Amino acid sequence: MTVPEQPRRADARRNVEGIRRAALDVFRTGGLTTPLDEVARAAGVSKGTIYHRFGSRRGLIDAVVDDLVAERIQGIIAAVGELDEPLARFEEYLLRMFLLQYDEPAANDVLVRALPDSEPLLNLCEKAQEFAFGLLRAAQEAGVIRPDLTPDDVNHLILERGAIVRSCGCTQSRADYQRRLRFLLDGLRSNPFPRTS
Amino acid sequence: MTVPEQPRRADARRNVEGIRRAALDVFRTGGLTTPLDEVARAAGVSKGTIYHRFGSRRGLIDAVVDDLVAERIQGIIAAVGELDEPLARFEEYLLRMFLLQYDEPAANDVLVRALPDSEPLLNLCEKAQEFAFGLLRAAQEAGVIRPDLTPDDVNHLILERGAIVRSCGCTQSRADYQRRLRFLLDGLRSNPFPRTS
DNA sequence: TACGTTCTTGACCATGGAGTCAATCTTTCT
DNA sequence: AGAAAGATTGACTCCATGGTCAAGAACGTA
Repeated sequence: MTVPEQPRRADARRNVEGIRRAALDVFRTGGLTTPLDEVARAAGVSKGTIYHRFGSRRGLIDAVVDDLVAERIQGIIAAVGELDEPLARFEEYLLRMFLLQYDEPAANDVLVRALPDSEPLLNLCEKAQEFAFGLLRAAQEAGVIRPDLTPDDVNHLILERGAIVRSCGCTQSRADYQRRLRFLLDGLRSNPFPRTS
Repeated sequence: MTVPEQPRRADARRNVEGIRRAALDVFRTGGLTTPLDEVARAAGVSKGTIYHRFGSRRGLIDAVVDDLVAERIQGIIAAVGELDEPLARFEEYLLRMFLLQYDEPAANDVLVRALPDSEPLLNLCEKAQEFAFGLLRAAQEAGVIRPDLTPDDVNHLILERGAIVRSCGCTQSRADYQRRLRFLLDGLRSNPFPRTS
């Protein structure tokens, strides 16, 4: 009952849609931990209705997370798939992930798992994770990424970035944020490999 | 009256000392934002007494921050002062700062300024900051640190580290944490400069 | 020892957010 | 239209934290 299937009455169906839309909007700008009262206000509905329709915060998240994040992450995977060079593939993946974290607090919350675990969420994360591990191995086999970087380290990089964006996100411009990402990425390359800058 | 000078009665003096000691202990392990109730419990007094004696959380922080952090930071500055090479000086400073942030949540809170500003605190931060800027310039003039790294970037590195430690500190061992710092520091070096690893 | 002064206490207020539910309103079916 | 099932409401509870204050306890001095 987390995702309500066809409520019987017209007003209920209307509200479910309105709440979904409002949640999309509010979560998009404020992250998935935004107070539900705000979602309720944005939807023109009382908080109780949300709990009635979606059961809990997590139910609501499950109902919108796909629209919110899935296609962004799949977009990243697709974009990286276009590239050929192992180094470019690995770096592009991380760069785009980091930028996604900056751009969408909600996506960040998903990646950081700072919320009640839900199935579609976990699937998404694991899929992205496996993809990243593949990129890492390829880049290391090509000798362009330092061999002492582990898959676990890559996960940590994402988590750390999440923490950073949460607390220092608003204090730096996107341009500065992106420029600083270069420092980080350069530190992951193999020793003698030349840099972009 | 933030730092009570000689309360008149013996029990008051005793309590001030007890509270200071308890705060030192509690803040040390939990950071400067730990609920004052905990400090009160540790000191065996009631919360009201703390407010009475120190006026506010900030008053209490002012009264202990020196013992808590000052000598650690001064120790870092001193240790770095022993070194000769510009690269080693700059990297040692950052490394020690980052480790201090890991080891002492309270020190981290100070560096991140995640609390009511207080005078001794600000002095300390600015002193360390100026010192760091000097190290950066020297290292850049020697050509060992990338020239596009700005003083502002260095500040950000500290702030970001603070956010990381706050939220992912407990999920990684100190050894892993330190190993990963290497990635970061390597990314700050000048292009053709060889790495340690 | 007794009294005035200084201290301490813990119950109290306020804030802000999660989550619940009985009462009330709305839809829909006949 | 009327009634039953379904839906909404908003006031309520609960929890955690920061901070206050009147009343009573402890000190120390005469």
